[in-house]
Amino acid sequence: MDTTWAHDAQHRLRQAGYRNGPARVAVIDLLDREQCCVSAADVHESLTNSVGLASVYRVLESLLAAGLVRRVDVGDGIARYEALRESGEHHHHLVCTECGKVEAFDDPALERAIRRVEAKSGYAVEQHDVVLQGACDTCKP
Amino acid sequence: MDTTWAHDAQHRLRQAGYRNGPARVAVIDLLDREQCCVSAADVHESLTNSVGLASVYRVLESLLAAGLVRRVDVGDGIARYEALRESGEHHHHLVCTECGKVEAFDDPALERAIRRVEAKSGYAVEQHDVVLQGACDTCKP
DNA sequence: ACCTTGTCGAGAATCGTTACCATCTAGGCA
DNA sequence: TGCCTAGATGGTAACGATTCTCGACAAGGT
Repeated sequence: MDTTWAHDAQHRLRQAGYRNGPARVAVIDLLDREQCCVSAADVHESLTNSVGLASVYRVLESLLAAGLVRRVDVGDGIARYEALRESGEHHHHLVCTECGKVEAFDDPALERAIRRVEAKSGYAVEQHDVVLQGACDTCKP
Repeated sequence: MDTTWAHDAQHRLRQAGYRNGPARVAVIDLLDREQCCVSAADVHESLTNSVGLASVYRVLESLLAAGLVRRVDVGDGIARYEALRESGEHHHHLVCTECGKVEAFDDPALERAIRRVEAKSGYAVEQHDVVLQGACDTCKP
């Protein structure tokens, strides 16, 4: 349930008609190593001189289309991505309005409440996001 | 609690040292008439030839700083804004991944669950957002 | 090994948003 | 009322994130 995500992602993309070039492998490996969300610029910076920025966006887009990755937008105009692992568990984000730090949290009761809303909504909900914004512990006055 | 928001907003901004020019009044009036979130482009389009795009952004920013308006980001890279009314009630958003439609919903149980998470978080949470994404009733296969 | 077709990366283009600047005006004051 | 000045206005340029373009390249089936 750790390094298997990278293999699984490559496999699923190949089945979807994609090939596995070096850029795709590098981006998938990096995402597998990360535990929380990273921006396209983060990925590009981590892979400097080996993967072009355009390729980073391309790979992220194909992973998104295949449902292997989740796009998280915390309101600062930068899209972040994180691996969507088999286990089904996922977390949400706390954003500090002062220093911009992004932290993860999860809460089973919150998930249950959201699932009830989804059922009532009439939508075929594929994804949900919760973002809490405020001053973090160290930035509080 | 309906058209009073516009008056209240103008009053609060004047107290904060702002003046009431025609652009500010026009944008505030428009936001008061809307019940859900609108983008800066929406506002500018509705006020064509009367308010410049730069002024729309400026007014929205001052309203945001004064806590009179809420910024909503549903993940399509476009910031939307909606009036933050006295009543304190607020809603969240359902986004159709097919047609891009944005709908509002509210759910007291969800609010309670979120408030419990906020209390546990250690953050001084000022705002929270929930976005559900999926195919809407008419876009479902 | 060959050939087709998807992939690669660099730079150009696009889009939403913000900064700049010259002009105009709200609103306090005489 | 008319003057005056700090703030407001709106067109345009600048900016950063993302997407498009395109010629060169290589994966992988044959």
